[in-house]
Parts: sequence; C-alpha cells; structure tokens
Amino acid sequence: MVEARDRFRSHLARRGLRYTAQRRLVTDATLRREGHYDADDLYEGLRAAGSEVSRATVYRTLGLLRDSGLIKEVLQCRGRASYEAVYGLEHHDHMLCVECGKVIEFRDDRIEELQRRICRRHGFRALEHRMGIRGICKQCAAAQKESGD
Amino acid sequence: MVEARDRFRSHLARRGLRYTAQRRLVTDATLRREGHYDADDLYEGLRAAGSEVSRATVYRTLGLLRDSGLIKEVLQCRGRASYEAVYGLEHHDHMLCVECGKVIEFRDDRIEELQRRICRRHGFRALEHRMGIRGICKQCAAAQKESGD
DNA sequence: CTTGCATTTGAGAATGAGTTTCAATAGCAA
DNA sequence: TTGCTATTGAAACTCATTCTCAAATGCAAG
Ligand SMILES: [Mn+2]
Ligand SMILES: [Mn+2]
Ligand SMILES: [Zn+2]
Ligand SMILES: [Zn+2]
Repeated sequence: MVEARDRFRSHLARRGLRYTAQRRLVTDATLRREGHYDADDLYEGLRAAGSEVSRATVYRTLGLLRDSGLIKEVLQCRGRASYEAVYGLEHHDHMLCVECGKVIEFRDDRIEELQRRICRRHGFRALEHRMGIRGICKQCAAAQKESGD
Repeated sequence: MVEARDRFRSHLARRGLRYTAQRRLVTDATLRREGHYDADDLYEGLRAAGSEVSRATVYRTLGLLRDSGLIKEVLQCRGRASYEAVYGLEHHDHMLCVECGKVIEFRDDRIEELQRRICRRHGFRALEHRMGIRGICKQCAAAQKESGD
C-alpha cells in the first residue's frame, strides 16, 4: 500500500504534477477498496467519510491512477466505467452474472499464452486485453430451475 | 440475407410486433453492411440514401435486431456502442490498434474450448463472451520505429 | 371498405456519465 | 515574500442513448 502510493507519487513527480491532499484521499480510497468500483462509489464513500473532494477531482484522479498503472478500467457495467486494483496483483478475467450481477474472477495461463501467440502471429504489440463472459451463475441457474422453468 | 430477414420477421411476429417499413429499412441497412458500425453510421447512411427514419427508430430497431440474434454489440468504441452481423457467421474476437483504429478479427478454437471448460468448472452458463486486445498494429509499430522511435 | 384497438413513429425533451471551463486557491522554489 | 504553475470545485457542457406523448399506422373483425 505504501509502495503503491510511492509509485503514484513518482508518476506524478516525473511529470511535474503534485501529490495534493485531494489526490491522496482518492488514492487511499482506491487502495483500501477491494474488488470493483466506479467513480461514484468512490465519491460517495469519501463524502460519507467526511472528506471534501469534488466529483471532478475524483474523475481526474482516477485517470491519473490509471495512467500510473495502479488501477485499471475493467468494463462498462450499467453504463459506468468500473475499476480495480492492478498493482501487485496478477491479471485475471471476468464472468458476470446477468441475473444477480455477481462477478467471478478467473485466470487461465493457457489462454494467456494462446493470446500472446496470436498477437505475435499478427505482429500486434498488445498493451492490454480484456475478456468477459456474460451468463448465468450456478446459484441463479439453480434458482431458475427450481421455480418457473 | 432473405433468410436473416425472415428470421427477424418471425422474431417480431412471435411477440406481436410488426415488420414496418422503417424496421425493414434499418434491417436491410444492417444486413448490407460489412464489418463494424454504430447507430449513427446507420442513421446517416439511411439519410444519405433518402430514407426517412428517425434516430429513435434506428436505436429501437438495433435493439430488436440484437434481441433476435441477427447482430450483436461488439464494444464501446469512442463512447459509442458498435455492432456487427452475427447470424450465419462464425464467432470471432478482436484486436484494436489504439494508434490507427484498425480492427483485426481472429478466432482460436483452443481458446474457445478453454473458455467453455472454465465455465463448466464454475457451473456458469455462458450466454456470450467477448475478448478484446488493445495495442499497436504491425504497420503502426513499424511507422513508430522508423520516425522518432 | 369501416371501425376499433394496439403498436409504432418522430420530434424533441430528458437522462446521465464523463469532461471542460474558469476564477479562486494552493504548492513550491527562489 | 514573491512569482509562477498546477489544482480545485462548481457549474456548464457534451454527447450517446432513452423516454415521452401525440399523431399515424397496421391489422383483424365486422
Ligand atoms: Mn477483477
Ligand atoms: Mn468483428
Ligand atoms: Zn447470479
Ligand atoms: Zn495501427
């Protein structure tokens, strides 16, 4: 956590930007959080904790944190961009239950390797990739089978 | 093309909806088109061809075509939802060059199989999946190396 | 043909996430 | 302190998409 914060400070310093009180608040909020969240989750969370940060600053700081490699955008969920921590964690992909909204994370090294091979074959230099599976989770499928269908 | 149109008509009929002149115009426009397009591409295209269809109807019909399985949403590009034909075509994934915007389509059966296995392992019933790789295409990489670096 | 009724349409208003503007404030180096 | 630049917040703005609602249309029954 301190390490991540320092990384962000370096990122800012390297381009003549300042580590302000507001940026510290937003940064710590993202580092504290687990799982997926969006700009408004953070804004409301900070607000509830009595921190004075504007919505605009939350959006601006999320962009900086993304550029610095501390977090990344996962996917547009319900029309909003959601983020998750990436620094120090291993890459993974997502399954999303369209029924209950649950997110299941997974990772398969064989898929990752095949992806790399495909890029190599096309001379494509990958910067990031994202794989999302939408469907019905085990619990929701069971619930459906039980009731109506 | 006629087969696809009939499929859409059945889809509408099955739920008491009508195959109107406007819906026919939008449907044919999507069937004629190759590759990826968004709502505004279609709207402007129809307009240029002298067809009178409102933006609202284009959006509404795209939704119906999606529900009927004729087209699918590929990804939010530049803040817009883009679509592509799916009926009668084989599934594929996408690479997007962040430099020139080029889209490369690919398919790997081993990846598809691994995805199915992962879903099975989690008891997850997949409805659709989407994999996107963002990066620099061969041409843009070469151009970069040549000039600055 | 009419008539009756549900569906569809278009124009424009509304929504809502994200961005931009700009004047006031704050950080930092000299 | 001073001077210069970066930052902030509030509010205005953007822009894709959805919604509203009155007018138009499709269709089936008579
Ligand atoms: Mn995740
Ligand atoms: Mn495609
Ligand atoms: Zn579920
Ligand atoms: Zn390119």
